Amino acid sequence: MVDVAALAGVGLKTVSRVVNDEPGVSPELEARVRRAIEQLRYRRDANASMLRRLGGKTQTIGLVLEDVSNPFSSALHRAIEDAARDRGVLVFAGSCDEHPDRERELIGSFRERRVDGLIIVPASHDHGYLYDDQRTGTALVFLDRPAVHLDADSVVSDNRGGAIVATEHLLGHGHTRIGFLGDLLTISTAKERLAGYRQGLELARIAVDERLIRTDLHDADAALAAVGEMLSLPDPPTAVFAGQNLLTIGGVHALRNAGLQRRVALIGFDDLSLADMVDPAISVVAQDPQALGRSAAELLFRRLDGETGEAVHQVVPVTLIPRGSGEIVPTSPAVA
Amino acid sequence: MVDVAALAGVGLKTVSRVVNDEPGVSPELEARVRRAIEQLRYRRDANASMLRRLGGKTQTIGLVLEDVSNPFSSALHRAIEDAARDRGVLVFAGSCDEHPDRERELIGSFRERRVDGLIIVPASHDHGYLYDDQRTGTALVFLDRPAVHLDADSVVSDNRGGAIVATEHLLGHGHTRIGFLGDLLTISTAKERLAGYRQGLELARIAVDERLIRTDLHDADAALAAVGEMLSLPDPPTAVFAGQNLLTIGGVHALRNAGLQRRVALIGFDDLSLADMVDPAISVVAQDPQALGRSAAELLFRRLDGETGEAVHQVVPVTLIPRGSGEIVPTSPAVA
DNA sequence: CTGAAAGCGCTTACAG
DNA sequence: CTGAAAGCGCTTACAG
Repeated sequence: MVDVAALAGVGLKTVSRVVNDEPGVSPELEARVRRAIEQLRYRRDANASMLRRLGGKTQTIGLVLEDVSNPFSSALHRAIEDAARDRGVLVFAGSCDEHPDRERELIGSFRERRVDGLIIVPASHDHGYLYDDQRTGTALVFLDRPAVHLDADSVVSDNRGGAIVATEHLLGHGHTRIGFLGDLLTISTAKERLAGYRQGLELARIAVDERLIRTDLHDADAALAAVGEMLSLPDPPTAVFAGQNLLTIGGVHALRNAGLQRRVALIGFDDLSLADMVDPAISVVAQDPQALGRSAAELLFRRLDGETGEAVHQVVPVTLIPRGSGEIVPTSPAVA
Repeated sequence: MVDVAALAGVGLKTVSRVVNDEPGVSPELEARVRRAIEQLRYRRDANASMLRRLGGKTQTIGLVLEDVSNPFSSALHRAIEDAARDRGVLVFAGSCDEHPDRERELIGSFRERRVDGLIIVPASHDHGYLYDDQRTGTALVFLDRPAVHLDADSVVSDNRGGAIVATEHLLGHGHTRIGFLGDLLTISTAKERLAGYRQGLELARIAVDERLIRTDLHDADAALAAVGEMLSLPDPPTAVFAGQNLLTIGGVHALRNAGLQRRVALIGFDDLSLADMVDPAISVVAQDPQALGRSAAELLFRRLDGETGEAVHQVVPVTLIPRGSGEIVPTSPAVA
């Protein structure tokens, strides 16, 4: 910037004015400065610029995801990017693969770079460590899962409601023995979906059979094995509700292996690409990652704009999409 | 940092030494400084820190993708994130949706934040505007598509080779009328894949029928329509080679709509999740996004470590995965 | 082993 | 409308 000022034969402050589009620079000087900028290919250093501005914002936010490469996370990411772009804000993203340590590391790195806000799909189960950040003005929004031990905004899917709807849908088609496949119960969404499943059965006054509930399954293979075991019970399930993407895939595999994909009903939580091309097409409770991401970004920017009200907790609706697999009716054991 | 120094009763420089793990601080003073840091919850400002360091690195890189939410882009992203994490480097990511303007905007924002390097899946067709960045020390790697009008490292898939393999695979199963679905020809990968298709036919001395080549298709619907039209030709294709993910999906839809999914062969370029559960399972030429991303990051960091050799151009192999749809043999017109 | 002074690239608060 | 001085939070280059 000094070089530009020297070349243009003006003071430092005048260059600063031009670069920041501040008013009060004569057209003649402005032209000289712009010419010098062009000639020297000068680019203002945003980091230095923000250093001196009091309460300066870096115009960056940090995004903590489960895994930037999984379809749900990356859809959230895109929705947040779009909202951020409208504001000229750049986003740092990182994956923590359900490791609490990695969450803290990532946030530590974001903090060193002085991000203005954080949108967090949390892996840890105690967010008290963010209290200082919150107090000192970092905007915080929890996404997909609420904060624990911290009073902060959150945006989550209607996990329990969606699980109730899926369970009732299966019950409505005549199923009473419905297997449940759940992710790690340390993940709040998994817990909520299980609670919804139980609640759906209770509302219909169907006794819960604990042998049909398999939790802490974290990948497709675990789900495949779990369904295999359920199917060899003396009184096997006639339908399966898979509480998550990968578990749905494992469930479909298990049913196909057993040749039962047209006999045993299946509903998955969270949509899958190509779900409509599998035979039978896979019925799902679809989440709305665009809405989740957009809402989280909106809440974050509202906080950055000075909103100081109580923590907001938004719940985004989910939608049952019947495609075939969830509409299979139970076959009598004799026929099966 | 002044506050910490004051509380600990030491000089500024001593705090700086402790924070940066520099040697030569007595254990006693170090303990006092650490206590003060703890008490004041001090966090060093990485942006300010880097400002004074000469040739200071921000330990950030910028990643320009087609779309953070598409599976191919996000797999690249994850591979790059992992490599960056090993070095304590944070990544800014952004989507440009094939808009050259957006590519320049994004890179402009990254430049203002003084990223150390850029990994770019380019949307524009002239990268001369990056010459100054390159000269002033920004490391540059082009990913998935090479740079145009700029001599820079690149990592791309073996697009032409993969297309030849796919075409020869179909020829080997007796097909001579093979439809080609291609993305916008402004995208180099689309051009290469088309070239590979032509080359495969030529090697087998099969005349190319231009009516079987449809390019500039950018989404599933366009591919669906294109296949519909091909099928109503007097001499329709007995196989289809889809040059990209979404086009594969559109192609499958079109064949199913026509009830021909078991009659007309199909191979897609780039793998799809659930491809093995569709009936028939979808044969593909799979790319290796992990290897692409990892290699790009390695090249980038090698440049950042001072490597000044000629621009490197890596080609990552692709793999044909036969799953069923690509192994269908042509039915005689009479039977069809 | 320790710290006071100068400076990174910029903006603020001020005086003209 | 214009610019010289001071300062943002830190590190460098020095002197002790």
